Amino acid sequence: MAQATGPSRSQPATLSDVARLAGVSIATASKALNGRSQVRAETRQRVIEAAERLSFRPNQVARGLLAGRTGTVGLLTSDLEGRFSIPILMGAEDAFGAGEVAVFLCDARGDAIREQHHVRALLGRRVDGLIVVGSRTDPRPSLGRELPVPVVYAYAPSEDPADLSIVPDSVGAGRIAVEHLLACGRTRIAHITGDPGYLASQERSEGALAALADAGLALVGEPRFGVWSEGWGRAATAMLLDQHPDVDAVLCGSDQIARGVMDVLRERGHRVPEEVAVMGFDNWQVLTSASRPPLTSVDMNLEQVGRAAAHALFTAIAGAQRSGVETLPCRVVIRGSTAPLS
Amino acid sequence: MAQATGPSRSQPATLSDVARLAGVSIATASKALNGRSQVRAETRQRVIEAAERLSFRPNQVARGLLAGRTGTVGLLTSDLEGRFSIPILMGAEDAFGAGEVAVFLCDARGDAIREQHHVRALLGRRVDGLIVVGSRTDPRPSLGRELPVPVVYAYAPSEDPADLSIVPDSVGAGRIAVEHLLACGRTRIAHITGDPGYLASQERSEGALAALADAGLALVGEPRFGVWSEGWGRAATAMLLDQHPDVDAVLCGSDQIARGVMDVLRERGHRVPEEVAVMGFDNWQVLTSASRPPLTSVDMNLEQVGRAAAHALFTAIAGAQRSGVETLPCRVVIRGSTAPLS
DNA sequence: AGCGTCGCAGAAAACCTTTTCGGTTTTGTT
DNA sequence: AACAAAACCGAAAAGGTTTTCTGCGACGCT
Repeated sequence: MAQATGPSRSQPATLSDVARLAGVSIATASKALNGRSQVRAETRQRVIEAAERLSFRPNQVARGLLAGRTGTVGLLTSDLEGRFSIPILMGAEDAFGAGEVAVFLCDARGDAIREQHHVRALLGRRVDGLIVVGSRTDPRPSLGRELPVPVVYAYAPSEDPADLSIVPDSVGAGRIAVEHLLACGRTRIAHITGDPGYLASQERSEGALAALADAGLALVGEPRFGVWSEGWGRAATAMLLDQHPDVDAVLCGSDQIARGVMDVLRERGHRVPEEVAVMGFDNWQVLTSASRPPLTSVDMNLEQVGRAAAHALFTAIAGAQRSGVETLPCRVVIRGSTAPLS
Repeated sequence: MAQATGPSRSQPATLSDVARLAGVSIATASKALNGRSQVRAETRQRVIEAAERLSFRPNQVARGLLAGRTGTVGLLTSDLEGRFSIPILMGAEDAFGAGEVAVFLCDARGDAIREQHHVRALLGRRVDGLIVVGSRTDPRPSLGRELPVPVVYAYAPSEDPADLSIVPDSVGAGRIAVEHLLACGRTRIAHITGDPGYLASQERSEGALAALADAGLALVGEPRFGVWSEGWGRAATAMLLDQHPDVDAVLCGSDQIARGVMDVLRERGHRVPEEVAVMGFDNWQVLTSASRPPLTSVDMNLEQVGRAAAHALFTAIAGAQRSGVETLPCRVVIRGSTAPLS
């Protein structure tokens, strides 16, 4: 199984190899390949063919050293495991990939020491900028103002207003969720949500209550905070039905909670969506599409957040640094668990 | 909100800055900081203090250019969205992070063209090696033997046996699953699994059948292939109970299927685990811990796969290239859905 | 005193590319 | 044919670091 001899691993061709083969100087070869104008068409052709023959790829390391910009950025996540980082990361990778920028991935695993270590390593590699991705929307400590490269915070905003942060609009998310339920003709809406220590749950509730107030309505009972789990969804629903059997919609703080809610509703014989509409947050595919019926949910557009952060970093690298917290809208994805009251 | 003036963005200190401040030559400064021996202790101290004062970080780009090794690797995933890539990626990132190696993340999104493009870009950046992470365990085309750097395939093995691939032991996974059920005293075991077009489902079944045969038993009915969804789990369970109401265990091809199975079992009044034990595969936390009771599942140790791939790449870069497909064992994580038959 | 040795510091080359600038050839014009 | 202008090519520097090699002073030994 183990064999000592790998493939030949010949060194990649360099520009001077190309120049030698084409019979020109290094300078001319460079100009020919980069489309600079001071090269005769016929010479350029010869160089291009030589480069082709040697399958020459310019050494980006040397180029970076010379230019002072490496065309790389650091993506610093605090928690890869959590499912929120991934779409953001995908969006950022997508936005950069198109622009010929390469992304260093670092996972600090929620540890400030490790984060600091990664920042130093990335700066040593002369990244052109950093994106810091948090695992929740609560503000987090800034990396500091003295960094030699621009930084954009995504999902978790920086505590320092001088930094630029891109976050989903959690208040707006709560608002559009309720507006959708109202549009379905629901008026007796309950709210079961997660850990009150999360800013996300607070803001979503706030938006939901505001939208209800705008419509001259109030929640059925108080918002029920708990934990982000199906178990809590089940327990809270049992209590809710005991106290308010006439509820016609439940707005849940997450898709997990919503699944628990729907399970208990079904077990107790309440039909969804005919009698009770159910909505979740996060639009987590594996949960929304597997539930019965499929779950209407609010999508935070996290890929969009990632793309926007990448774009903002791009312009910051170009010199136009913004600051403050910028929010991006969320969207309702309608599935079978909500429908107009017939 | 937008402000044109960013922070000062002073250029990072260079080695010659340090040398000047310490009153020595660049060469001496380099030697002092790198612990080479040809420097007087007192001089070394002076250089170190100067570096400290300027918060000097050696430019890894320049270092990489000179050394011919950049201390970077490319991590090429075919599908970041899929949940299998992430743990592998975490394991690899973890293994490399400790070794001062930085990871370029590229997501090809299942597109061969994009993959090729990323490979070229990574080679242009002179990565020292590549890890290719697939989204399923079916063999995939090799990147080719002519690459200038070593490559390790993780999860999805390369079709070329000259390449090195690290994959979970799916056959063994099926085997240990059945062995666990047998240890629980179950003898009438059914098998509901996913898409037969996936090698994973075939191999898990194969292992399961082999373990049963070793015990002188056979499956209850044939393996039931379908799709990787809760819906299929529910449908298949309904059929299964109609045909074989005396089943005492169901081995499911994934946690999603298992959840569907358990839902129908509960709805039909079969108690889990007292009457019927249920097992899944993948050990997907959000599903296993939310189900009632919590689901016993086979974990593929994907972080381990990632770490092993990183380690193998490391040794390959050092010159000891292995080849072939190496499998890593899976493990049973026991939760409430399986228990000894009383 | 002369010689070899040792310890320490510095000059310079190397890594690969881009760009500037000077030099040479060609073209066009009279 | 002579000259100006344009077109083309190459030498060299720059970017930051490591390493090798040379040089220099001090020290020990005969």
